[in-house]
Amino acid sequence: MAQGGKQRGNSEKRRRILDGALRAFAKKGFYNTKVSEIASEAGVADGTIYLYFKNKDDLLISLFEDRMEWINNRLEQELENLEGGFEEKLHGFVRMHFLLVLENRDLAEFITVELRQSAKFVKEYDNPKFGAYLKILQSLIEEGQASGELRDDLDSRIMSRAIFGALDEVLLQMTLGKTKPEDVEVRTRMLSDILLHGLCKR
Amino acid sequence: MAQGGKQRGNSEKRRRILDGALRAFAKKGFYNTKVSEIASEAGVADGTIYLYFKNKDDLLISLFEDRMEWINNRLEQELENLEGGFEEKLHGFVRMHFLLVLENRDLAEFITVELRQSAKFVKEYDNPKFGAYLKILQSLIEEGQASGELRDDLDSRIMSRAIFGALDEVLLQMTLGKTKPEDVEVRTRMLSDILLHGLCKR
Amino acid sequence: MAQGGKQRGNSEKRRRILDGALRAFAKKGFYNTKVSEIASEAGVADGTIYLYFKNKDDLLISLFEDRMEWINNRLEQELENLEGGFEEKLHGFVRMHFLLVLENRDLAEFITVELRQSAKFVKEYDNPKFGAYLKILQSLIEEGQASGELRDDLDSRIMSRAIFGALDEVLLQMTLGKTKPEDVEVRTRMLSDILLHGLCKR
Amino acid sequence: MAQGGKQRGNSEKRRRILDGALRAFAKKGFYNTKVSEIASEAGVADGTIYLYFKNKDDLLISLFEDRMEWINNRLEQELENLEGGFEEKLHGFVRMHFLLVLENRDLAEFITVELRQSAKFVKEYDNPKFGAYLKILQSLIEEGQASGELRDDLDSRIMSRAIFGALDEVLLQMTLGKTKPEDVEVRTRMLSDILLHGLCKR
DNA sequence: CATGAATGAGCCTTCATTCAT
DNA sequence: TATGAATGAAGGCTCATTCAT
Repeated sequence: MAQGGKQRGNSEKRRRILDGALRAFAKKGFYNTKVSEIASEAGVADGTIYLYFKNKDDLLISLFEDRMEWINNRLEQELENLEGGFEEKLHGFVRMHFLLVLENRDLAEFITVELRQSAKFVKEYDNPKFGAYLKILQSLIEEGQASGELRDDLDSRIMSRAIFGALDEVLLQMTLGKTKPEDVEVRTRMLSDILLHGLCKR
Repeated sequence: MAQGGKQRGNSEKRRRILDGALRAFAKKGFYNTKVSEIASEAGVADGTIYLYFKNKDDLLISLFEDRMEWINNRLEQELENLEGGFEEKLHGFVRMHFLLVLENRDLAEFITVELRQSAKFVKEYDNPKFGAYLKILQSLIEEGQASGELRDDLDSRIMSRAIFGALDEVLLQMTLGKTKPEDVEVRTRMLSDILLHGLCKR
Repeated sequence: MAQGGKQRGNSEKRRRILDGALRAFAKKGFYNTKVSEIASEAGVADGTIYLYFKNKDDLLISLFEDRMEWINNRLEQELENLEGGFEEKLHGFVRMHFLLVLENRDLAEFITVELRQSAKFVKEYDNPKFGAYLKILQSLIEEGQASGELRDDLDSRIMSRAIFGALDEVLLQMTLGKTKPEDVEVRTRMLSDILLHGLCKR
Repeated sequence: MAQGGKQRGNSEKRRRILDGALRAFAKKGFYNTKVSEIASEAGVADGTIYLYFKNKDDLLISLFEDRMEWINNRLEQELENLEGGFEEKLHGFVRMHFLLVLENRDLAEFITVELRQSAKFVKEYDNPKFGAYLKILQSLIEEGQASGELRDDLDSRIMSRAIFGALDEVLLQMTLGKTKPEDVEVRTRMLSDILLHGLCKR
């Protein structure tokens, strides 16, 4: 599932369709995007889409899987390269989240806007790849707790969602406005800072 | 705007329609809900909806306005009654947010799921009532900064969004699962705690 | 029939509705005119129309009857007052047709545009008042034939229609463009002239 | 314009739709004909119509263009083959008008009934092909005037409309009743006769 | 594999008509 | 009589999906 029709691991055309869909969904949202628009964006015929995806829903889900997997991979890889303790790791995580997603503005729009909507109303899809994202964050927190850097009176499952929510909402704001590169740094610092030390003066 | 058709004093039917729409949207999402379903949910004829709202989009927007206004009013009112400094106020804010929205499960679904989608794709609607919500949060932060309780190296506009994002995401999780009353308290404490003092041990 | 609901020979309101309908139909045509537009044009409530007319079709038909009867009466009355032979009478007829209808521009639009459409598709209505109009013309021709002024190798039924057709089409042209009073005289002379003596030089 | 959607070389389906529309409009009139009826009359799916025409209005206009162009072509072609002076030409014109249109009874209904209605209320359409028809008639008259056969105190623009009006109205009568072939000849003779020489005895 | 014309189910919206006041 | 809010049947149009080429 989430890989309808034939699937040939990855053809050039399948990729073109996913890319086209991302552009189209980012511009007008899932429900306002016609399959024919995706097709023309991808430079293929309408019918071709159905050779690679079972239907429009499946295309959406596949796109999620694809992009979330890419994000997760990049995130984990960066995280491994990160020296230092929890503070550095969280800071790096926030920064990567922003950079990765903003690297492709359409991806930002897509993630911030479609994730929730779709998660709930597209079939019974439970979005495993987003689950994996949360797991990464959760593991990070649990590591911090294990190493004694973090308070252990916090439920890592809830915390990971809260952090994602904060990141995502700030990202949405950045997406809608026009974010300059330095803004990313400012927001990264600000967010990782309050996540680590809170709003209060110490 | 956000008030199509006539409206008369007979606001009773208008209310029934808004209530029906909330139930329907919560159940299936805006785009999967038929106008006729809203009508039957509201106990009116299809055509009646168009006496009170210009079209389906207008109904969605009106519903936002209506509910956000209700939330904002309740929130401000509670905030005034709150004794104590910033810590107490933020705690109260988080608690109220959760309670108000969970008081009506449909409202929770609606807010967490439709807010973003709609904000971007329904006409040029810029969602002033959500803006007002953020203003309340922002003012709260600025008060804290003025009173010296809060760090003033933080941009209140960004912080308010981060906080909303965190609340909203955790709320989504609560909505999807089955939250017991005590869970609300746990999460309230947890969230206001890390927002105030961060994840790190002090 | 053609006088639905109650009918009280003629109430002030019935008249207002017919007048409003004429204005509305002239402006947008029967099928593009909403009953509510007629009502507001007439200054009555929507429902009031149904106290005087069975339905929208009946209103159209009644309007025809009313206006054609008015035209017929005026026409016959003028014709009686006309001195001279057939030539004068036909000339007078043409002139009256133009003047009467152009006296009220809306009436002109209504007659030229709705007459045919409606005659055929509104119920089985066979438009007796238009039949009466043709009868007047036909009688005129037959008188001329009887008095020996007119050729009697012509079928008066067909001729009456041909004459009406010519008048009506020229009227349509006048209606669409902006006709000055002197244009009416010019066209009257031209039309009665060729009807009497033909296009050829003698 | 007047050519919505795509159109491809597959003009066969486009033709089927136009034919179906003609039948349907003739039977019930434009406003009483459902798009789905046209589709079934044409033997295509409802949606197919929108591949060839922008909407129902565009279909009507396109049908006009198509049929009037056909009439105009046939008319001009016949006119060229006609020997003799103005009398013969006008006679031929009248005859052709009747024959062409009656050749297809539906076309007769369509032309006589929908032409005016539509001309005025369907968008801003100014019906160029009907203008071309009038031009043919007008040129015919002007030729007659140039050759000295016709009186030159007549405005050819007005005359062409009057003639069309007469023809059209008589045609309407023929359409509604049952015309036998010999009737066409009788009416042709009668009409061209009075147009040429008038109603009066000479 | 690829195409894109064709399909037809489905939905939003309109508006003639009704009826409680 | 008069009103106008309410009704709900009806229809134009869209668009995801199919399938013959």
